[in-house]
Amino acid sequence: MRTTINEPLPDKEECTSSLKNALDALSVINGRWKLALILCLMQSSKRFSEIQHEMTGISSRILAKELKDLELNDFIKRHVYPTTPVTIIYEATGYSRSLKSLIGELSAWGGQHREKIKESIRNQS
Amino acid sequence: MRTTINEPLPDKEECTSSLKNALDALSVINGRWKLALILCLMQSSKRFSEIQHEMTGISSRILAKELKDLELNDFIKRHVYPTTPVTIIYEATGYSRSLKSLIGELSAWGGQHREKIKESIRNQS
DNA sequence: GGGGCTACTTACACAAAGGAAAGCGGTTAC
DNA sequence: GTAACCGCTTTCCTTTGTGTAAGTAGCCCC
Repeated sequence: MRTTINEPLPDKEECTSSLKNALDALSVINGRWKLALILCLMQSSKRFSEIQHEMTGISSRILAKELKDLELNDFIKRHVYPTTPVTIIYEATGYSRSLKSLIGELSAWGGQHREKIKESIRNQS
Repeated sequence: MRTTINEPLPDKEECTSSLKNALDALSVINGRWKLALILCLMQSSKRFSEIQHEMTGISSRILAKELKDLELNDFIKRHVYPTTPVTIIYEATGYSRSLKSLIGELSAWGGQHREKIKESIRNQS
């Protein structure tokens, strides 16, 4: 129930700092659109209206905000070309590829979890 | 800007299903307390009031809700011992250990990201 | 000069997440 | 009997995230 007060827990400090990092990571990729946007732009660079068209359901307000957010975190870069009218292209940076293994883990775990939950619902009924 | 319509994107379908799984995983571990609770109970099984004491800041309403959630997802088990008064112990299940590598990835990425952002703020100023 | 396009911004609204405080049913301690 | 503890639940409120609709600045076309 409780380890004694004096015996430090196995790796409590390491654990809380690792928790802090994990929560930071979550806060960066969290939200309905962020991962989708990153993946979308990793497939190819696109303009605002093209992204809006591909991500059916996102409003321009949210898209603008999310793009700003992603740019701040260095996942994407905003290029302005002085054509008339001006062309603005959003491009995934190399840094967005640093998410690859994280997304891989998330996806692998998420996939097996869905299976597990489906299984346990079947067994329950 | 846009790949031609007929040439299918590198792995678009795989990508959207992987996105779906990743979002599922996020929805399960998402929230201010879930990961902390899992890690807390992985260190040792505990009673409601002990958890509440260890996680300073969580309200009983939220704690009860989160514990229910985690139990539904099979991360923890609720044991009732018929002592007087009844003792209730929450214990991390083996399944919660399946999160280990995911938490590891999150934490590793989060740690390096914080460094990177700090760096880029320094360079900017 | 009216309408349309692009890349947004602004104002408003709503729903979900989370927190504060009180209560509750059962028990033990005094 | 009354006070306290445990494991919650209930009520109310604030904050955060997201959505809808409209507007705007700059340019083009006719």
